[in-house]
Amino acid sequence: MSTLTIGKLAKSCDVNIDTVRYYERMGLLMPLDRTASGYRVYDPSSIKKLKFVRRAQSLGLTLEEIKELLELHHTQEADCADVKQRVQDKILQIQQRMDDLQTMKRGLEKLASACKGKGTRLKECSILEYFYGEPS
Amino acid sequence: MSTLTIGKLAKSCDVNIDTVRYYERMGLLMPLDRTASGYRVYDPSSIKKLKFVRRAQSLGLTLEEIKELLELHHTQEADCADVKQRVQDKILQIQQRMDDLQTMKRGLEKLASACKGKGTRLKECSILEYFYGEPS
DNA sequence: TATAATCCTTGAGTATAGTCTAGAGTCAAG
DNA sequence: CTTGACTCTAGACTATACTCAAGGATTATA
Repeated sequence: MSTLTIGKLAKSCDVNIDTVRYYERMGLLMPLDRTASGYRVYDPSSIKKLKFVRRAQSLGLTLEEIKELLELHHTQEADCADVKQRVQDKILQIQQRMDDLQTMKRGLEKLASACKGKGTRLKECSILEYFYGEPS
Repeated sequence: MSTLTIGKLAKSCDVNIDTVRYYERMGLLMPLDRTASGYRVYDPSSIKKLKFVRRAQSLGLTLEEIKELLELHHTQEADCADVKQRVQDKILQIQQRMDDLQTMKRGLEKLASACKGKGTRLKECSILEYFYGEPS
């Protein structure tokens, strides 16, 4: 199986090389191994993981939360029920975020439909009126 | 119409008073006025705005992005078409976030359904396998 | 009318998430 | 076998988003 240097990994995910080292310090992305001279060695699954980290960050998750997500896995049957519980908690959190985004999107859609284009005269309004209901 | 001091505003939104002043410095939440002695005066709509800021932050938006959202409004008909365009751009961004969250949620749901509870023996797996497809 | 609570400003300190630099070692191509 | 690209560590620096402290003024309450 092929391996990667830190530079190749960073480049393939369009991430700063120091950021990869930083994630390692934070416990998110450990290299598979080190060469005799101390170079980090990664396997291709690190690309998947690194991309996951970036994607999750863009969704507003902190590195701490992402670390928790990545640690949700089972290595033995003993903690399977426990993993399931934590996964379900995460699902609820994510659903909550989606609901909030949906509310915000609806507010924006109402704002957009109030924009009739050039020539329309509207009283001052903003997303807030549409987000929270009655215009103030 | 009733007004609020900064302390009341902060408390009603469960936000640190210094955070409210910080948002003002960042141009997000300006007081309606100042008293003769320099105290900030807010009207009740500031509560709405401040809560919106916190909610948007929890969705991963930066203060800069939130500021842009709050500035999406029309005061004159002249820029109505322009506002509409920017609102529609924001809607697309939000939809993208929702789609990513949906993908993540589905990954977690598959992970949860692989957890049969105590007594199940599974090979090592994590959200990554479910998030990106084929288990590695 | 004390005195406690609240407000003001300025400026420093903290946490998170990087990003960059310096100085030195390692690896790959010509 | 050198030269350039790459890697290492340690530590300093940056941006964002707060949070706190100091020192002083103002306002509300017992």
